[in-house]
Amino acid sequence: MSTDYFKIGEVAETLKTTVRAIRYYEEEGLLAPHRSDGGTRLYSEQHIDRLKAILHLADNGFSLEVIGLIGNTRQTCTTGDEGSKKISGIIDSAITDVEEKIVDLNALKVELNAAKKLIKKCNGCTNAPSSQGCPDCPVNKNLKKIEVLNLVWE
Amino acid sequence: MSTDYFKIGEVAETLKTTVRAIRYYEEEGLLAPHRSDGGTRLYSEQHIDRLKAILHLADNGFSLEVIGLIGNTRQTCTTGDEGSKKISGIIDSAITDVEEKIVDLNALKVELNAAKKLIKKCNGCTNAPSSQGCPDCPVNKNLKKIEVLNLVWE
DNA sequence: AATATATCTGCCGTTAACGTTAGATATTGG
DNA sequence: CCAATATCTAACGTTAACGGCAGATATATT
Repeated sequence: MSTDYFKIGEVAETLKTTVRAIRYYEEEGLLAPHRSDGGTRLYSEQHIDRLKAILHLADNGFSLEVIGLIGNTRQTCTTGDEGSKKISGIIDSAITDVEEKIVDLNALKVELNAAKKLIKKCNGCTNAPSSQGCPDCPVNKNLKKIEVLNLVWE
Repeated sequence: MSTDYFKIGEVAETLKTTVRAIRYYEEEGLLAPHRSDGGTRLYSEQHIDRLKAILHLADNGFSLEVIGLIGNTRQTCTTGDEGSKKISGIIDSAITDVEEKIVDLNALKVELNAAKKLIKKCNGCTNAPSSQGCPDCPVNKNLKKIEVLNLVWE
């Protein structure tokens, strides 16, 4: 149990974020470091772990508002029982959220790979890039099947 | 092959987006519908399919700038060959991007589920929600193991 | 033809998540 | 103790992705 504290600059560097971002999370009530007598922010290991979790969630598309909900609900409750029930609900919806994103991204991945394969077949084709320039183009034949082709192609 | 056209209001409704958003995508060069003599935007099935793809990507965290790259690179090329090579690279990086997101989200899901299980054990606990209020708390014992607990807990 | 809707083009407003700058204080190395 | 950095607060600036409104047309309905 070290009583070592870190200043905001070090923290930002090791977590690959910026000083401003960390201060902003504090402004938004997500993080409350200690302060030196002079007012300099001092972060313990636990603060840093909390910040890691914040960054992890933010990187995955969670808004700071939702992260605040996840992070601050328990403190606002009186008993552990009440707190754990509320927080369970919030975590459940976060899990649902993540699962939906995963499903969607997997579908997208499949699509992109399919698009890639088809486009590969066009390497060597010297026709102009237009539906009419290449009537037998394998891409053109799959526009209805692979949604993203409608974007990639014309 | 229907020559049916749809107006922006219908399109917005069926694709569950807004008129303003669709117009914005056009402003950004992602979509170019036909126009009536009076200037009203007219969308074919193909336009709608393209818009679907745009929305799908945007929903999954792609910026309109990147979507524009994916959607407009091929047109700027002279031969199909050149175009397909360029677009292949762009799609590859999109796939990489998606895969990274999936990995990260899966890790997050595992974490959230672990957190959920531990917190469940606290149902029935009547201690105040603090590390010191419940020294034998299973959550407190796993703070180092499950990152997100540092956020959820205090 | 008259009316009711829908769409059009600007153009300014908004929100989240910071970036940037300024001027004042704190902390640190010599 | 003094100079060089780092941090502080406060405030305004920025970017993406639209929202909203006004005043003018277009389209659809009766």
